[in-house]
Amino acid sequence: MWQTSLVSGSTKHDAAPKRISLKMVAERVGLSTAAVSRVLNESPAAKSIPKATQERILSAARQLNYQPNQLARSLRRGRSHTVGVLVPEVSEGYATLVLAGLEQGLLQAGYFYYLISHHHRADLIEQSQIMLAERAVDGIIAIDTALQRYRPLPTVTISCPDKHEWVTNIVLNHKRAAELAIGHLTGLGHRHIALIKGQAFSSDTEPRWQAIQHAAAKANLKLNPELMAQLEGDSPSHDPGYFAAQRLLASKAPFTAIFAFNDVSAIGAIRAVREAGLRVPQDVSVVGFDDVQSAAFQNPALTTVRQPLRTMGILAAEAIARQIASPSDHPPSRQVIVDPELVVRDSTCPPSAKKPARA
Amino acid sequence: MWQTSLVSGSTKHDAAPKRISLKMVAERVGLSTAAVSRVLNESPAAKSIPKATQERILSAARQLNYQPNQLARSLRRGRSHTVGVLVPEVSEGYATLVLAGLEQGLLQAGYFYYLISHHHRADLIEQSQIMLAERAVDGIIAIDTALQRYRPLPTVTISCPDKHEWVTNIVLNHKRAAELAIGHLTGLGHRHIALIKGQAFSSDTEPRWQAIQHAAAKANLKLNPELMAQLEGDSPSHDPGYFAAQRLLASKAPFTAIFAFNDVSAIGAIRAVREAGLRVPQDVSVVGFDDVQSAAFQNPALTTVRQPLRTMGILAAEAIARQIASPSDHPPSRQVIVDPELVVRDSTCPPSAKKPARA
DNA sequence: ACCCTTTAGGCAACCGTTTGACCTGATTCG
DNA sequence: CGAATCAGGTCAAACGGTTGCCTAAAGGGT
Repeated sequence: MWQTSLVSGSTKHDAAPKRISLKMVAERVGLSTAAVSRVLNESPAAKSIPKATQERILSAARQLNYQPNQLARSLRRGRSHTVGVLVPEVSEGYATLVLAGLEQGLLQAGYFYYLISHHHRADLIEQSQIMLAERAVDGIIAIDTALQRYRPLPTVTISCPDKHEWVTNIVLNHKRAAELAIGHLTGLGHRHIALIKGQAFSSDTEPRWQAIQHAAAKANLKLNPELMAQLEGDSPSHDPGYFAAQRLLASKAPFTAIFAFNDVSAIGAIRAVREAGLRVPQDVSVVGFDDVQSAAFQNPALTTVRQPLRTMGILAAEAIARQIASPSDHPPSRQVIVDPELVVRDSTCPPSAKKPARA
Repeated sequence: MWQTSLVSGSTKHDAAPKRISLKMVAERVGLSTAAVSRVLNESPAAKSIPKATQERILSAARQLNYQPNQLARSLRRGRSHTVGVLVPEVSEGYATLVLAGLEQGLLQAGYFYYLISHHHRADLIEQSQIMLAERAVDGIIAIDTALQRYRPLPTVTISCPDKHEWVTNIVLNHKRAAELAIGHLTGLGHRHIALIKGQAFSSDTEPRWQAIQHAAAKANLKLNPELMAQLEGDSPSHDPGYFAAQRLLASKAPFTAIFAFNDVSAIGAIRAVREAGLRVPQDVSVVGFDDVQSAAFQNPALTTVRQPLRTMGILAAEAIARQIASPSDHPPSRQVIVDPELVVRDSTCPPSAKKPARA
């Protein structure tokens, strides 16, 4: 395989591996560090330096394999070209796709990022914000995070509905999302819809909930309080959805459909439904939320409300780059609203003629 | 969508948000920065400073909300307490769990990390290594990555089987893994086992493949070259597994089981099998690899060879911290071998009495 | 010949911390 | 009594770049 091609990569660690500094390059060409710096940075002040000299400098830098120390540069320039990314945790599902988009956008904009998971612990969030500030990040991107203190740092949030000044928030059109899901289910004929609500710490929980109530009212559907289960525990796994569905099944109220808070919990719920001897979708339809990577490959393939997660990540990256570039001329507070999309697959169908499922 | 507000004329720079520096604290208490620095760092040289003065300093720092500039500190100390993490991409499955472990371990060791996805592109890998070096990371952790050049930087790799000097490699016991899977399937009575091989760029592909051949020979099982499909394309999604299985089904050779390269491709394969009108596991058993978060929640729940991914991440973090702490006294090259574990769920069963499946 | 502009760079002050070396006055030891 | 030690700090040189200002010489116009 590739072992052949890599043989040349061997290094000798005997030679003192002193890093090459600007000064050494300057000495090599017999000029001042100032001149070298200007040339290497293609600073406008280098205009007056003849091409020949510039060549000498560049080739010396190349020969010595000079790599500028970005710490020093950041210190002097007051820009680190680094942002901090706060995320509840890195786990399958929501965060994965947003991060993929963020990464793409940040790379393009020339930023590195520190990734920090806070598991929704307020103390960790605050700690992280402080440490990021100490490390002189140029900005912060927070995903589903209840930020603790707003330093005068450019900030972009994703799915953090609390408005704050000087923060750009990227948020889903919850109203429309709820209407899509509720509309789909009622359109199929479902009247007994169970709901799995998000954990209290999740920023989307409350707005989503409001939107669902609104959409239900609009669809002339009344929600049965017994048909509501909330995700519990902070595990990012499928368990909370599984247990929530079990609680629903254990309640007395009959239902023919479940609208879950996200795909991960929907998948957990499907397992619980099936273990109760019911079929999905014939006995119970299930609608997820997010459209995570594996949603299409579930069995049955998951009907879900897609959030443009990857796009949201890219938008956030672009927004933070813009904010950093011109800290003053962005409006004090902004919402960027993105639209959901219903993806109908195989986990929903009209309710069966028989009487609704129950435990 | 991106309209900028015109009302932003009131750009108020009034509240000069000047960061507090050591010097300002020093001025506040009428001492030198040296004294303040030593006290705040609890340096041994601060021993000779009376408690009362120390208190004055500490309280001034607290009052001013002093936050040391880590850039400056790193520059001076030559330690950035940052490592670079190279990963093919952040996507559901393998990387997610390793990253979770890494994060936990690194946080504990007091390190921040830059996360970079390289999508297996050699140029991006090299670029990234250079940029990380420029940012003065203390070490590099590479996951399933073909590193391009080995700078004299502490390095830990996960699942990168090329041995290199001065690199600690954390790797699965592939031999045992293959034996577990092959043993399980042959134990159930399968003799016609199809294989889905990993992409060529994936570091685990080759060793895994060797191990499987070895295990097959040991189990007195001969592998049919027609029953081999390789994952194609660099998409981290389920598609490659899906298409690979389709190719298997299209071949003439009958089989009763599939051993997939990883869970994600196994899930894709299951869909293809099912679309071909066959049942899993009754007609075709499927064994995955990794035991990713959602494996247990597939339908059917996936039988798989578990890699202790989270643990591998933690081990890597500990190893890099150790290497950074004492660059000299670790062995030139080390392997840390972790053991797999077979997790039997519902996607495997004895082959049916009928003749083996074919397309 | 004089003045002005361009060319070609150098000087040194930063950025914010850390740290080895030093300094001063008081006390202790021999 | 002189030397050594100690308390309680200070000074300034790093770390590695960047950048505003300066200078000296050469060219160019009148």
